[in-house]
Amino acid sequence: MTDDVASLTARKTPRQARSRHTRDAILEAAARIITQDGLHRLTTNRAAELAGVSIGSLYQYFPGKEAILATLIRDMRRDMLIDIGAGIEAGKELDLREAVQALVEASLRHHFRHPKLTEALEVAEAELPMDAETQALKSNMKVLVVGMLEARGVPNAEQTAFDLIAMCHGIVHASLGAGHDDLTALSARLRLAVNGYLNENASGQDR
Amino acid sequence: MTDDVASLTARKTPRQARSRHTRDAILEAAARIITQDGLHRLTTNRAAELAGVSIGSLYQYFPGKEAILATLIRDMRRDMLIDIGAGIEAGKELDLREAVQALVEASLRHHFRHPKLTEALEVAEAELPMDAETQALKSNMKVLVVGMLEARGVPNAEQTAFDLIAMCHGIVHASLGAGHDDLTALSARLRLAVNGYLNENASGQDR
DNA sequence: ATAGGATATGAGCTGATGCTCACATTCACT
DNA sequence: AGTGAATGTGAGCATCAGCTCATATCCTAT
Repeated sequence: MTDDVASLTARKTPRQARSRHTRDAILEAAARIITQDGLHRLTTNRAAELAGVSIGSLYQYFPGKEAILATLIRDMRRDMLIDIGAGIEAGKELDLREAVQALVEASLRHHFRHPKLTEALEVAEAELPMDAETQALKSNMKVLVVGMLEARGVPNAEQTAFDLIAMCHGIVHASLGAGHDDLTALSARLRLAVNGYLNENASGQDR
Repeated sequence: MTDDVASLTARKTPRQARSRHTRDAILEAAARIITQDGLHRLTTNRAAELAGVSIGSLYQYFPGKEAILATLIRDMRRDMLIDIGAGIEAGKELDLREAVQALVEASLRHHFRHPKLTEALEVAEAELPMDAETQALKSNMKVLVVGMLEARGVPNAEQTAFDLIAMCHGIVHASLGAGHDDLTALSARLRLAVNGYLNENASGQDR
């Protein structure tokens, strides 16, 4: 198997404007296919066709289908890191609960920009080897969140961050799957879950 | 597209012992492929080969690949309903928190019997139309859980059940993905999350 | 023992998918 | 205008997945 990261990185870097346009068109087409028809409907031929580009051009910029996915994932993680950073920045003067809520809302907004695409890419990510940049991006996010918790004296910050993220993710995922897309209601329920966990966590610490 | 439930139900019901064995061998082979190599590596040819059965036999019992998946999903949901029932039964004399914990542990045990397979089937389920029995099984589970909460005076039982399940699911999923497989530790963290949510939920009700 | 249904076989068809390559076009630069 | 590099093209190959069907074998019941 070609479980190699080399097969996930771009083949050629665009030097002219038109080639950048070609590359972008391919990525956009791929994203659209995933959003509208699902991950398993993404094929190189379809992506090239929808992008209005020949299949040969696609293979100039991507060594294969997985590389396209890896690029989309990387782009998503980049956006996400920005959103997370903004969320932490927004809550930097606030106390624990409000700061966490600001963070939750920031990531909610991120997720809701392209719900289907984001979910699909997360599934894909689990089955693909991760390139260095994506790994770094995720690591940075973790550092940001853990740091935010630690700065507010949360015990067991690593574990707490992990669980809070996983919990929220679970609720958001299930809600989207069930067709609930009321962002405000969702946000309120996440607050419930998050505050509850933080309270329990703190009271466990006291004893 | 053949988004029809008919294409998910068995083609022929075994009447002799050897045919039942054939059918079971196919299902076991499919489960093994999914567990070891992942969902996308499941093909009808491979399943037949691993089952030690000809491809023609496979198509005597299943109209297609999706039908195999649907059967595995149905079987899993059947087991799950049994486990959920047992969990509720185990906690029937206990108060809210202990009863919920008993339920959580029952489903944890279920999940941990075949972690990879269970996760993969849940992914598959999201992309397949659901046959009547699977739908009924899931509905029954919901009734059980909601009933258990209502019997203990939990407000907003539907929503609460939904969120608790989604939260736990999220944490379990993330933990498995990260390679954590310490059932005891996981159980403790789920208790934290669940109790926290229940506390918040109750205090919100008071006001 | 035998007839007829149940079960099993696997060569091979159909179409889709990933991908290559020889060739054509466009661009940047002189 | 001319040249080489960058970019674009798409016919078509190899592979593989899903699936059928003509044929063979086995089982049950009389």
